[in-house]
Amino acid sequence: MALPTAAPRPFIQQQNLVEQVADYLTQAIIQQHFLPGERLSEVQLSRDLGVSRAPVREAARLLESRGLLISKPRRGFFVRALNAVELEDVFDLRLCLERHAIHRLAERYTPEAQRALKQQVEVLCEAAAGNDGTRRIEEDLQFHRLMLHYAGNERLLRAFDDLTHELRLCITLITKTHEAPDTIATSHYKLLDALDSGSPAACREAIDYHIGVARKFVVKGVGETGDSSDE
Amino acid sequence: MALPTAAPRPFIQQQNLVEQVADYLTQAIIQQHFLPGERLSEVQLSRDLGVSRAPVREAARLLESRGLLISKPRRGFFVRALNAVELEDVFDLRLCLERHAIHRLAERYTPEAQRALKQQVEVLCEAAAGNDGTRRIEEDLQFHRLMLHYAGNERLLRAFDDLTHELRLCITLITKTHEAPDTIATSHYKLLDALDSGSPAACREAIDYHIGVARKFVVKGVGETGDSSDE
DNA sequence: CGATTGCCGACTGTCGACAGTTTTGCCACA
DNA sequence: TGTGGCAAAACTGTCGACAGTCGGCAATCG
Repeated sequence: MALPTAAPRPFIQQQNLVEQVADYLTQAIIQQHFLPGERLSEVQLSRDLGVSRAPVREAARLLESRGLLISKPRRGFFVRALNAVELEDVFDLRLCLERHAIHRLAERYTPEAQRALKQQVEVLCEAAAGNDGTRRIEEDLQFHRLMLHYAGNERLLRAFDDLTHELRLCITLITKTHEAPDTIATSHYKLLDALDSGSPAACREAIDYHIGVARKFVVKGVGETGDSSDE
Repeated sequence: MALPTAAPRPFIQQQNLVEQVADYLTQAIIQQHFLPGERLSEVQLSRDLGVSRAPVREAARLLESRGLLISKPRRGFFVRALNAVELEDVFDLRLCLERHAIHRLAERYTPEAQRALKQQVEVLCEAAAGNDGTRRIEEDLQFHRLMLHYAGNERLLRAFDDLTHELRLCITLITKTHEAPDTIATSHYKLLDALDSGSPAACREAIDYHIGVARKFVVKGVGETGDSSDE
């Protein structure tokens, strides 16, 4: 079984303009080069990137389906801005997906899965020790991707990936929540311990706590900035 | 709170070629005018529909994001074919979403929600009495949409809608499973009873049974036809 | 002085065209 | 008869262009 990666791509980067533009836009949005609510001009983007408008439009539609952009007819594309309610919904859905996943995973917990998850926690801890907040988030998400992956439902994993794209919209908020590296480590080891125990109740408790902490931090953050996607 | 509809649209129907093409393609796929695995030619479609290739491409990308089409680079778009495993995954995710939804709904079960759901069951029963299998499925899905809607998490509803698009891929399979109208009625009334009781355990049992029945029928059907999306 | 209306610029929606690639059909050859 | 290769056809990816539409600004009217 092939391990999932955050951005699976072919070995030789073919000249696929749509994907390249989509990657560029995604990175630009995550790094807040385009602010929430900001309008993206197709002509300007195509000028800046040196391509025509067609790939830009298709990439924008792709990002729209991922919830990073919103299109308004005859007005163009806008960077999505999550308000507090939408963010609560995102975390509620994440809880829904991960509860199910950890339950499924506990039913089929293989040594391979155990090994992979443990290794990823170590990678995550290493990342958490450094200063790159974005990398810490990505390694954290990758741990959860692995959980979903070994849960054995590809469709569930896709739903999770769709959700994480929206989570990345407020990645700067998350990176600001400096948790101590050992806190992160213990928080994830609790998940592994619950899986080792094989108890559904323990798994549920662990994942509820885990996501509850993340949710609390982020929702508090968005409440402070007063982010909103209202018209 | 506005009721959700399958296709909420503004009062004045704008001429939006992309959406029109997307609707056409969706219907054509659901009605099996395009068979699973079949290749869709952009030029042929644009000729048939009397539009240029640009709207066709964008509509196809939209349907790809909904899981109805699959694009292969430099090869074009193909109608997605779900194999048995993928279909199992779809129903597993549906179970995940609806368990969560009915749980959330039980926490905030308003008389308005109760009334709307009860009314929809009546509409469904009426549809089940008729001969239009597709309409029966749509009314059934609409009942579940209402559940998700009143559960109060828009993002959860979106995930469900994404999933139902894939469910429609094998709608002909589902329509073939002629359940008796009163079976359908009692099956849905059990959900309402569970919600009335307010017991999480009863809700979970009801939804598990409900989706389990649907899953059994469809997975059995796909096993018989030997549908597959392998190369 | 404030509200309304008409105009202007910019932009999106859509189109036809070209280049490179994949598929198909055919023919030569074993 | 089966197979390999070559050429033509068809198709996708990308591009630039045109028309209709939207938002903003200014001139006009009350």
